[in-house]
Amino acid sequence: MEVLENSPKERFQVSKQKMEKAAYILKTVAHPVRLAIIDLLSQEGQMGVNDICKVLDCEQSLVSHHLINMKLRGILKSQKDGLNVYYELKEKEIIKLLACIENCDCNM
Amino acid sequence: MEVLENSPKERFQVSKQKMEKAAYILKTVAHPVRLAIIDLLSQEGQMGVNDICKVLDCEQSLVSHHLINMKLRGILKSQKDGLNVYYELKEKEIIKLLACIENCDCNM
DNA sequence: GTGTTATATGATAATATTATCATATATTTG
DNA sequence: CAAATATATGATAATATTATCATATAACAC
Repeated sequence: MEVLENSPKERFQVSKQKMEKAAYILKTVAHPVRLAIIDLLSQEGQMGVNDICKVLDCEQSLVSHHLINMKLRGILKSQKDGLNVYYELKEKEIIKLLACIENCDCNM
Repeated sequence: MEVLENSPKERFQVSKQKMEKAAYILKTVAHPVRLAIIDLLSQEGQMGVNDICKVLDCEQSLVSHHLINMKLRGILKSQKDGLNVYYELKEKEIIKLLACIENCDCNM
């Protein structure tokens, strides 16, 4: 009972799911602090939470929430070393978004 | 009184502004219906509101809100012809986001 | 004009995201 | 063990986004 070609409805569902996944990823990163974190990690490779806080001039707790959420959603990964937790990009593709958006010329 | 090199603080501000702009654009499109609209328009070029509603199986009013918002934020443009309003991508770069995200392999 | 269709608008409700704060946990140092 | 440091957690408040509904507007057909 193999289906070789999808019906319009099936195709629609596939596309719908694809859009939901894409939106999910985009929502995860669509925040200035999160983008700054991504940008930072793409340059530095790995950073401890406190260093990120200092560079971004942003509260520890808030940064931690952002980091954990992005990790949960598969954008970051982390590694513990003593007192410190080092975060880095898990999904390196994501930095292309930033490059991609630089070329956009929307109203703000 | 020209400043040839920016101070760290200035650079920080510049990057902050850049991240805010990028987040603004990403937020504008980070929604399954909006992505579907963008995807559709990238294929069809131009479409009337009702046709978009039908294809996406989505309420007229909701679609209209999304379209107007995306237009306001510089992603779409529109053109009126009689009763119909045809929308199309203003910012074609934006479709690269979708391609970019297809390669990401995050948890969902 | 009346009726019909396409789109927009605006209020409100429902929901999700983000920030803040106080505190918990875990690790290291002495 | 007590103190200090780094990070996480969880509750809550503040804010933003999204959906829904009822209705307005505008253009066309008759």
